[in-house]
Amino acid sequence: MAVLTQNNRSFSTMAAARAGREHLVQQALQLFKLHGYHNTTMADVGKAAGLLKGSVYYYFDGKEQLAVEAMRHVRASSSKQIFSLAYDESRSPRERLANLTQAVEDYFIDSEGGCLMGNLALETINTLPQFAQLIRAYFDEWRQALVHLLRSQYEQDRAGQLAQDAVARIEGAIMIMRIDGDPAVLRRANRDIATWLR
Amino acid sequence: MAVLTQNNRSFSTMAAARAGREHLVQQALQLFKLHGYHNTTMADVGKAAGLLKGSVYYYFDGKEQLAVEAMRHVRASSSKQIFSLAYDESRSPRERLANLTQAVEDYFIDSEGGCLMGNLALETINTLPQFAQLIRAYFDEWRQALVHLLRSQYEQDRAGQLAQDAVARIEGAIMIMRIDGDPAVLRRANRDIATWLR
Amino acid sequence: MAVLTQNNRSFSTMAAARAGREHLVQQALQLFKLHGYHNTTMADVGKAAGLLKGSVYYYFDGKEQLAVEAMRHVRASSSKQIFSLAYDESRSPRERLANLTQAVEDYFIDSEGGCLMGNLALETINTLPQFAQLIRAYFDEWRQALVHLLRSQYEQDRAGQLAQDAVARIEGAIMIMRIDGDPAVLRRANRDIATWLR
Amino acid sequence: MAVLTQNNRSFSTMAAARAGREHLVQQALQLFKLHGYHNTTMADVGKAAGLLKGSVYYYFDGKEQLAVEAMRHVRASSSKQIFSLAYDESRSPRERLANLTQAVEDYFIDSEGGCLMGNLALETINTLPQFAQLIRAYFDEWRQALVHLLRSQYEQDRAGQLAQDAVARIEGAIMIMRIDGDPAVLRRANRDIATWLR
DNA sequence: GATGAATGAGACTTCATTCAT
DNA sequence: GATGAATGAAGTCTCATTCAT
Repeated sequence: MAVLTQNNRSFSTMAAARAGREHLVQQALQLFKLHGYHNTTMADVGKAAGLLKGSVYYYFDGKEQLAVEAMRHVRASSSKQIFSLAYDESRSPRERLANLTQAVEDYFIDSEGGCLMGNLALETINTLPQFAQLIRAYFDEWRQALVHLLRSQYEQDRAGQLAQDAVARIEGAIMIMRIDGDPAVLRRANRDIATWLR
Repeated sequence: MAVLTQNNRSFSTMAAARAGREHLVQQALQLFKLHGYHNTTMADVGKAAGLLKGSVYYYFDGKEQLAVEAMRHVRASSSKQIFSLAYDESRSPRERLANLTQAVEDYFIDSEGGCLMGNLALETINTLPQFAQLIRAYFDEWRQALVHLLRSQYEQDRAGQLAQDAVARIEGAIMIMRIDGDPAVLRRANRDIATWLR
Repeated sequence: MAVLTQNNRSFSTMAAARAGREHLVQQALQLFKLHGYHNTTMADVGKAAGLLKGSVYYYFDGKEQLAVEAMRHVRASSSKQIFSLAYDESRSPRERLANLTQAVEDYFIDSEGGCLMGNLALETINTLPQFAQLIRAYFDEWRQALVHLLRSQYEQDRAGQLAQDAVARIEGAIMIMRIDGDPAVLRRANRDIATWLR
Repeated sequence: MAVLTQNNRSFSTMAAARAGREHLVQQALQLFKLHGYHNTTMADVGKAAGLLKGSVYYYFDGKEQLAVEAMRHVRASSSKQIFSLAYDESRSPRERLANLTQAVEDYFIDSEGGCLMGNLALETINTLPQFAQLIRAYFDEWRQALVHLLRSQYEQDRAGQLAQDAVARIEGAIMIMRIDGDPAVLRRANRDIATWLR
């Protein structure tokens, strides 16, 4: 009945497995974001996904891999939902920048725990260099999306600086927002950035 | 030889004791900043100070207290070296702002590990609420120093917003600086902020 | 082969699990009784059960819980093997009292380490009040069993006093027996008590 | 001025030292009785005597010696205040027994923590055999005092049994008194024993 | 006499990981 | 797929003890 693949697992099984895996990644993502990498246990992740600690190892080699996949997940969804808006050639750069900043705002204002990438960056950059490249790639992609837009009005170097500044401002705003519990800083940052294109 | 004080401890002993405690706080500060709170062990702190792990407990009740004292240390030294510059009434607000941003830049550019307060904020704000008030107090003091200056030119509300934005920009810049290893973002942020007073 | 239950655990697995837990409780009981609460380590308990110290925490939240379960075990087995004899309505109160005292004697004479409840009482009553209620409940149940019998011949108050005295005598006798290594005191105490009903 | 002894310490110094030592023994006695041997720290003892932990080692070789001296102190004061009453040849045995039981009652009813010897017996008899002989000697002396009185009316063996039973009853009563917080059991035990001589 | 400082063993506990079932 | 069981390393913390001053 079920079509078997070369791995001797049926499609439906694979789908379930993929769902289980994906679910775990999402729970891990939330937990790492909220409680940090070192303060999140495999048991926490399993429990959040309705599994026991040992079961997590069916899907993942270990905690590091789980974090890596959580970061990949964040990057993929950010690419798709946010950064891609920079390349929507049907709209003006200014419009696209407005959309992008709005998307950033929506994404982070409701994100309990702030920005996974920023959090993990500060927590692990000196001790888990394996994570650094993923973190850098994420911020690079974000920056490049902004550069792509800012180039319509600024020369390359300046566009690069502004993009970098924009990312920094937003990450800083997210930090302050978490500390103060007030999203106004983040809103102002995005509003400002949106004005950088006339 | 040793001059005895009313506490029956010689100056040299007191100095040594204070030095031992103070030394530990400084080592802990560095380690928490570089490796994070959960990824720094009491043994690490002891070793960095030339002691065994058990000896750290002679000076501190536990790891939390050590972190609290590290945060207090950061606050005290920032107050004295940085925030106080905002209240040097012998200079113009603009000059003072320039001094303050320069001090911030000097302080953080050479600070391996970035900003202890920011790092601990992101790592612990959802799990160690005891730390939150110290973190908030630190950023408040920073903000107030900036407000004090910006009030010379802006109305209260706007000054408050700008101060908040300045802090956020700098913290964000520190994060990006750590990730990219390039202090330019932090320099630009400070330069920008310095222009907010004419 | 293994019959699965609704909990998706085979009988043999369940039995093993229960056995593991139960085994630990019994080892802990012996060790607490012999060496005291504070002088028994989790490593001791684990080793006695053929496990490593960390494994004990798979079954129990901590040392206190282990002690609580050991006390519950003692209470349950005493209820079943000893105190219940007081309520065997097929025999005369006098016969039942004889049976009960005999059971007490058998139980404690071969019990290396004496009476867990009495030992823990003296060791922890001023420092671990969590244990006190379990200890009191144990002695209450014992006393009530005796009251139930003594009421056949004594009025309520006197029965209560005698029951209390009986328990005290036996606990005192167990103490002296441990110190002197001679079970005669305990035998005499039980013999005396058995004569309280004609 | 101060007369020096061969130890190069003046009499007044020796007196102070002896006072310091004695004070420590008394504090240790209280703490061991209340909290048990393993649950009393050298720091606790020092603090109770107004000293720091390290200073206790000026007077004692270690914790065991402190316990030994506490036990010796209990024995000495019991000998003098209680057991000696059995040998007051100016009174009848019956009177002496009454006095002795009354002294026992007074001694233990106000003694927070019960009986040091009984407590230490149950806590350490299987793990610190060094203590056992002191504990046995204490109970032996008590028993012998009783035997001395009971011999006026009972033959040697019976007197020995009764003495043993009396000690056991009182120790059991002290235990129950601590658990229940009601001194009535101890009072009844002593009253009963006092009737053993006509 | 007394203290501050340090030690090191060992306690309780957590946790990532493994593995048979 | 998932679990229960077990591990062992490591982490926080305690404490008896030592010793220079």
